[in-house]
Amino acid sequence: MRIYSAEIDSIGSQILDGFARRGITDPAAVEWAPIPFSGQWGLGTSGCLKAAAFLARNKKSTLPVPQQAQQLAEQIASEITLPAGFARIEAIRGYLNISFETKPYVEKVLEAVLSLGPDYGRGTPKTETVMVEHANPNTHHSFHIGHFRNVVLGEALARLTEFAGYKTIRAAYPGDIGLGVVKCMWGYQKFHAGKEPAGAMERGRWLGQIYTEASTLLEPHPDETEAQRATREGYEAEVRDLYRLWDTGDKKIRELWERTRKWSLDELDAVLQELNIPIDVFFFESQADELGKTIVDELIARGIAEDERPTGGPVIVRIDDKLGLKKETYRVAVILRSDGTSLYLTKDLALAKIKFEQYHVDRSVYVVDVRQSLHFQQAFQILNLWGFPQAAKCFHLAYEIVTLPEGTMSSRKGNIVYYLDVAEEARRRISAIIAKKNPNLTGAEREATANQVGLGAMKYVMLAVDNTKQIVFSWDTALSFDGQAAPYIQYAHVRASSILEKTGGVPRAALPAYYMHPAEITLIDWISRFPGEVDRAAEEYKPLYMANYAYFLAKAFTDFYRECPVLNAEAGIRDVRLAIVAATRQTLANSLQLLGIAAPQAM
RNA sequence: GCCCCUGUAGCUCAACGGAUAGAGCAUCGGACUUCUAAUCCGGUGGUUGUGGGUUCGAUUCCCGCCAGGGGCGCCA
Repeated sequence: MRIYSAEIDSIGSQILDGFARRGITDPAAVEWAPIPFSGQWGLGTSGCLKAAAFLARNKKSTLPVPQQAQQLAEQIASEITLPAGFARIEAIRGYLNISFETKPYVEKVLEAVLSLGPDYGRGTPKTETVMVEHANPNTHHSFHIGHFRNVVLGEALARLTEFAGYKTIRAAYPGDIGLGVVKCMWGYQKFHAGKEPAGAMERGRWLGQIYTEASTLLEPHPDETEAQRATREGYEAEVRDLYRLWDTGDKKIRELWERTRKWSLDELDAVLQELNIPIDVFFFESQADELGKTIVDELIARGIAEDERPTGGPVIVRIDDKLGLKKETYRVAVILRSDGTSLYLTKDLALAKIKFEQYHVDRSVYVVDVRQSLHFQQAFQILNLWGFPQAAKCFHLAYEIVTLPEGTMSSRKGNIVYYLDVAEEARRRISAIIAKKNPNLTGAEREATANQVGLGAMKYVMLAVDNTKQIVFSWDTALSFDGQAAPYIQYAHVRASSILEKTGGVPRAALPAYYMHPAEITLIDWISRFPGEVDRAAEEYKPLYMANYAYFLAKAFTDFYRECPVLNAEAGIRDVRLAIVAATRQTLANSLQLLGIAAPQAM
């Protein structure tokens, strides 16, 4: 996919031959990186520095390493036969830099982008299947800004692995049962039975508020009176009864559960649809329950798990012991309660088995917040002990949580920033900006654009910081529209589209010989890096790389846009620049697509 | 006690072990008769928490320490 990859490989092996003739066996491969100075046109390698270090280590050179590297680089440069398309090879400060011939290189890059279009950057098909599990909010809670980070990150990752060539399955795993769910049902039944607001979003939100209300009533207060305590304990007993009824499959309670559960799932559907995030398969805790229990029996039978139920304990796995670790690392995992009911871990083991055996997943990625790190480490280690080779390719993409300036959000406490509120505010603010900047856009057109830009900005905020970093929510940072933000990238796409609209198509003429502006060279350089960035982001599960790339590409285009007139350029140059604009527009569109951010035509 | 993450400009963050650590925000000063100024140009701003180590080369890898956050047998 990389331009000139065969030629670059050939130069690389010539360099290695040069090393071999001098008895240098390290480095064993040549790695190329962009030369970090604008105006330079090509790639550089630090291989000679490594080679010189090798000579020094083996007492085959007495020169200081940088000096030896420079000498070696000069010698090897003189020995290389450059393939067609390369202008020169030179030794600079111990680095070996190769430069492309401008004309054929530019033609190759532009031709690749324009002929492949939406497929520019797509990786060769891989044999492995990746499953990305995300979208795992609990039901009976409303979708908040933390869940937003989860699904935005998960979807961007899925798009990246899919585009990089992996068969990709998007999975959702909402928590549909547990104490929190039962509390909410209790609150509904006791205080709001029979009520039901219209509209999926409104109903989901309302249900979330009932959960908060119920939690508050069930929360002990330090200064509560005797009467208050009695009331609360009465409530607690009712909740326990309700859970027991659910567990025994009580028809009425199951019906209530199904109905309220659906409200939350409808809300989730509505949100995912608005965000353009498709899900291939929904897993539910309830469906993994039974299989989980048989797995526990199997793990006991195979001596991996220990059954402490005879002495009143649970079923456990002493992971550190089984792995022969002296320091406590993975600790003891409880995989079944003493009363025989299943736990989160029980179900995740079952789910992993389903993923491996029914969906033939080779790489299983879990996009779940960082607080569950130990849970996943334990799960993966148990899968490993159990004998699943896929355990080595299970990956917990642990992202840090979204907090408020005053601390953690909590459904229980009700200090939640809801996705819907932020999205509406984003659309409102963007709509006002459009009214000012582009009065030509009106009605449905303005609404659609406000939606694309508003949601795009929100998504970019989540994608442009590393998953290991906390995001402190504030309205101003969450709705940042200036500088390194989605609207900047979208704006570059709009500018490029606008130029193309004013012409009758993009000519694919041969490149005339003209002095290219540094802004043109830098821009084409960024365009050419796209396939490599796709690959890197997918392999390392880092949507951040693509978010950064998209910004730098947009920035390079903005520089070009300022420095290089297109429509008013003289005929030959105009055609080339139109092709550059078209290639940029396409690459920006592809980048935004991978981030799940819309690329508007006007704004 | 043990495990994980974070610490880079006033603030929020980037930076495949490489060449001169970059952006945005904020701040100060400029640019719209121009392919849309949601933009651009310039200035200010750094002992990369700290002390060692490995390396030709460390923000990046290893060890210690400091500070903050998260987690640790029957919640999810």
